[in-house]
Amino acid sequence: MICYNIILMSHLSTASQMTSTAKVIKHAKQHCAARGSKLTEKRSQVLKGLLESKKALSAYELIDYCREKFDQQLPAMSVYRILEFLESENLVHRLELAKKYVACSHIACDHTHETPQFLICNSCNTVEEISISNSIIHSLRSTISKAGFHLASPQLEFECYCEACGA
Amino acid sequence: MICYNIILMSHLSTASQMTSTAKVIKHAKQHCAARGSKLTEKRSQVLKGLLESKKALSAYELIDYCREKFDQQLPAMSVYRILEFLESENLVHRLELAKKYVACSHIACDHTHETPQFLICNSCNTVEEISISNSIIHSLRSTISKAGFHLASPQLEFECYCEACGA
DNA sequence: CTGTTTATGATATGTTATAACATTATCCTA
DNA sequence: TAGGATAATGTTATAACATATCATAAACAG
Ligand SMILES: [Zn+2]
Ligand SMILES: [Zn+2]
Ligand SMILES: [Zn+2]
Ligand SMILES: [Zn+2]
Repeated sequence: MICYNIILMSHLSTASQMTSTAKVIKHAKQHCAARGSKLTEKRSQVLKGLLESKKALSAYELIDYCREKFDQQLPAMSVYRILEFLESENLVHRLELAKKYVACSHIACDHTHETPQFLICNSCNTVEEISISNSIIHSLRSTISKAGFHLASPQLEFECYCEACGA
Repeated sequence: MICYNIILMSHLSTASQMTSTAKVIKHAKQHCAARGSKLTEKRSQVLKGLLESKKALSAYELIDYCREKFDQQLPAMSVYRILEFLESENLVHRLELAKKYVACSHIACDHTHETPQFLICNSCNTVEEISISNSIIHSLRSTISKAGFHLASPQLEFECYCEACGA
């Protein structure tokens, strides 16, 4: 699900035995540093939770994850702030529909981030980050604009069922 | 916003001085009766709240409405049940994105209900019920199915801004 | 080392929603 | 019309997600 372009090409790295999560975290740290912000320990714990989960997680599920995995008792408030930070760094997306959070699939790529669209399984919260063709998006925009509205964000979310969960 | 086809044609009715809300309620009552259910007083109070609001309302906003308008103290539980009933009668739609409820725009028409799509203003919760062309929907479905997912419901919701609220 | 900024903590409360069980209203039939 | 079934509503508790506010700690620049 994650686009590993960069990671796979980075085997010259000194830490070739790192897990892919660790590599992404390292990449994200550099990304933040380049933007003048910091991926602190707690921020990277939350990000790890999202990276290692195949489904979207709520803030409270991330609290559980950090408690179980790192013996770290994070208050809800902190997790929300951390998620807000990660989103502002384009490392994480918030899913309005599911009220949950996912790591960006392109977190490790250099290519600029396309406007994301998400398919969210209603039953298991598995999320696929897809890219809808410009022509569909364009027709959609035009229909919407005829009604006197415009999209709040290019991010679209669709309530779906995944293959495993069926109908 | 409401499709008044039937209502406008019904001026032969004995109650020609009724407000349009009252006419819709009357129509809805007949609709329920025809389906063997009943639009009770409380159910129609909740429906009135949605009919008279230009924007989507939460269950708790409807509680306030009924208290202020009808001096009726409805418990949250009842309002949720009533909304569920109204939805099952196709009189009301639940907006997953906004976590709010709207009266169906076609509540007073006889033509069968098309699968609805909604434009929801992020800022003021104004809602427009639109109908997206089959060709767009079809391309969308095919994109989604290529990713191994399928839409949970034909109802789509888009986070927008309305004309008044701008960007 | 001191003041400022940034990150995090603590507590309270708001908002949406459901579970479980109790009570009341309505309606049918004997 | 009594009695029983079904439908509608009430009550209470609690879950899940989220924000407001004020306090403290860590990082860092001068
Ligand atoms: Zn992304
Ligand atoms: Zn699924
Ligand atoms: Zn409708
Ligand atoms: Zn608006």
